[in-house]
Amino acid sequence: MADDDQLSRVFAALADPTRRDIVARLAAGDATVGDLAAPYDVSVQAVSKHIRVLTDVGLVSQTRDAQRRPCHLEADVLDLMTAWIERYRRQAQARYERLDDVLAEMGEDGHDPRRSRGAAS
Amino acid sequence: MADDDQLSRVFAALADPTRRDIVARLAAGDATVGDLAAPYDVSVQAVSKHIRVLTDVGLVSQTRDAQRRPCHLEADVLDLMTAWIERYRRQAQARYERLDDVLAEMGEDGHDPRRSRGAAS
DNA sequence: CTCTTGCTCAACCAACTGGTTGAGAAAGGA
DNA sequence: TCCTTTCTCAACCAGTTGGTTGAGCAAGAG
Repeated sequence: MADDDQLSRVFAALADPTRRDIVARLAAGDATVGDLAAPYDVSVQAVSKHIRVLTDVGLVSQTRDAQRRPCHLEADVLDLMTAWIERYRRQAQARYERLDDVLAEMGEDGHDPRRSRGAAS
Repeated sequence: MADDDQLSRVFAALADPTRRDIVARLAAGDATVGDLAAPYDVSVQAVSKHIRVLTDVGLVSQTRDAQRRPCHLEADVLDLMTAWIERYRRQAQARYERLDDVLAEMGEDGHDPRRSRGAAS
């Protein structure tokens, strides 16, 4: 379950508003650490740490340009989250849409569907 | 914006593998705290705390059934995350595809050189 | 070479998190 | 009525996190 750990770390990385903002700005184009740090009211070191977290989870990659470290968004990792979220959202929605059928069946014998059964797909 | 804080808390809530698993299981159907706690190797109180976090961010709602507290997945909140993620993933991908266009056009004929690097603000 | 710029590393600190145990509330069953 | 089940609250503890400052490395500029 290395994937599980990866997912946890990506969710945790994006739980911070500063890091989410960094990702949002990198979606518009690559930027150096200094560029990214400029708008925030914290030290450059703090932003550097944020970028470190983002690179650790694979959301951002860094190259070299003289003293500068341009940051680049690796958008593929975002698909990992979307895949997880959409899977269960769809599953829940499908169950919701089947509610009419369930209610109809409950009408005949009062079957109680409390205990969760095996996963669908 | 208040939405920002909500988003941070939902991401943080799903950064925990146990809570993600709870959400996954609730997608298959409602369950009580005891049902949800059963498979895990932690105390019921710990699971109760996890559920508290999920309800605080609006991912889960709880009703009453005698002593039991059936939990229900509120899948709408998941859309909030998907919206955020997809927005920037698409933006990054669009930029990426535009870069391919530029490179392709540069290879065929020297057309309008669009910016491949958008400086952030 | 020295100076400046751009960034990271290291140590430290306050706040938060996920776990524990113990106590207790709420509601049905004996 | 008292007992049992189900769940939450409170206090506490260890580990993590986001911030700070200070030092230091890498590379172009003078």
